[in-house]
Amino acid sequence: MQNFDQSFPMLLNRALDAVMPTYRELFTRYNLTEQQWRVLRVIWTSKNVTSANLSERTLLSPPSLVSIIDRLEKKNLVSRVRSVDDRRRIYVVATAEGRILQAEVTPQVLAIQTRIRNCVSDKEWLAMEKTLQKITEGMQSPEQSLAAKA
Amino acid sequence: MQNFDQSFPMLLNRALDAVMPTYRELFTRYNLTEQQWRVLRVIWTSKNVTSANLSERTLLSPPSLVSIIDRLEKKNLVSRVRSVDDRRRIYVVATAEGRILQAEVTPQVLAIQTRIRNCVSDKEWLAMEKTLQKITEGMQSPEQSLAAKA
DNA sequence: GGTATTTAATTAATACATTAACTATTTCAC
DNA sequence: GTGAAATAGTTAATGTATTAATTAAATACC
Repeated sequence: MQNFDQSFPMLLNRALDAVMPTYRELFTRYNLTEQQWRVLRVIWTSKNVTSANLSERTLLSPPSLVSIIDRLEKKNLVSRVRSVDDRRRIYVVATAEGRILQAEVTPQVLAIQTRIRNCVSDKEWLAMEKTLQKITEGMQSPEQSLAAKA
Repeated sequence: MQNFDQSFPMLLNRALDAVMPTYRELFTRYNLTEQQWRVLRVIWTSKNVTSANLSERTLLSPPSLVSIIDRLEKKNLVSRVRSVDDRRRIYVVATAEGRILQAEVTPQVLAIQTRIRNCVSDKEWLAMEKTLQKITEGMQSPEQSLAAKA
């Protein structure tokens, strides 16, 4: 298995390179980055979202989130609200201005996702989800490589 | 299909987040980044590699490659050689020092790849490759979304 | 043979990624 | 209650990512 071009990271990165430009084209029209969108769509669809929550759900690291939220705050799309009961915690909440954007962008993002989904059958898609899941779990648990062949 | 968490980019990013730390742990031991490794392994296994070639084969953009190659050059792992017949072109070639690294790191990278591969069956793996390929191609060709269901 | 167009690599500007360290709270154990 | 340890968010330093613009060399065309 000497083939680096077919390695897991390269396979996934190639696939991402194929789809992300389509997303970016959309986001650019609304002066957003992909990461900014990820933050927005989480706070638009959940309540009481802290930075830690955002990190989990957007897959963005806490240090990255700082500057991303900074910029969203400058654009008046979100604002930081310090928690009263635990003053370490900070909630990131949507602004009214952000809500307008949500209504505009969301359907277009969904259209892209549908377009991607329609590249393959439901069966293929679910199999892929399952395979990725297996690998994710297999690599999470330390070292059990040769066992979990399934 | 309202589920952003199961969107294609998020699925792939989650999988990458699961596997990349294992790679990084290795690369860090040799004072390399993942991107630097990608460049190295291409020039170690091919001849007459230009920046443009590297961009294709590493999936790194030309602007990114500039600083990556700069750093590899500083570490004496590669050197730039301007082409004689086309003076715009620049070959990136491996140094002897780099070759030593190659022998050390390559087997360990292969071990990680094997570990990932062993998380799923051959059948699952091939199905995933095929599915990713379909999506990559489907999104490359502009707009033919609803047609290529397979 | 000189100008316009491409091409290969780079620079510039802004945004994010990663790791380690730091600050302000809070919690826990004694 | 108090000091140690944990937690939430941030800062710092270095290394990419992305887009647009630039430079230098090569090719095309008239």
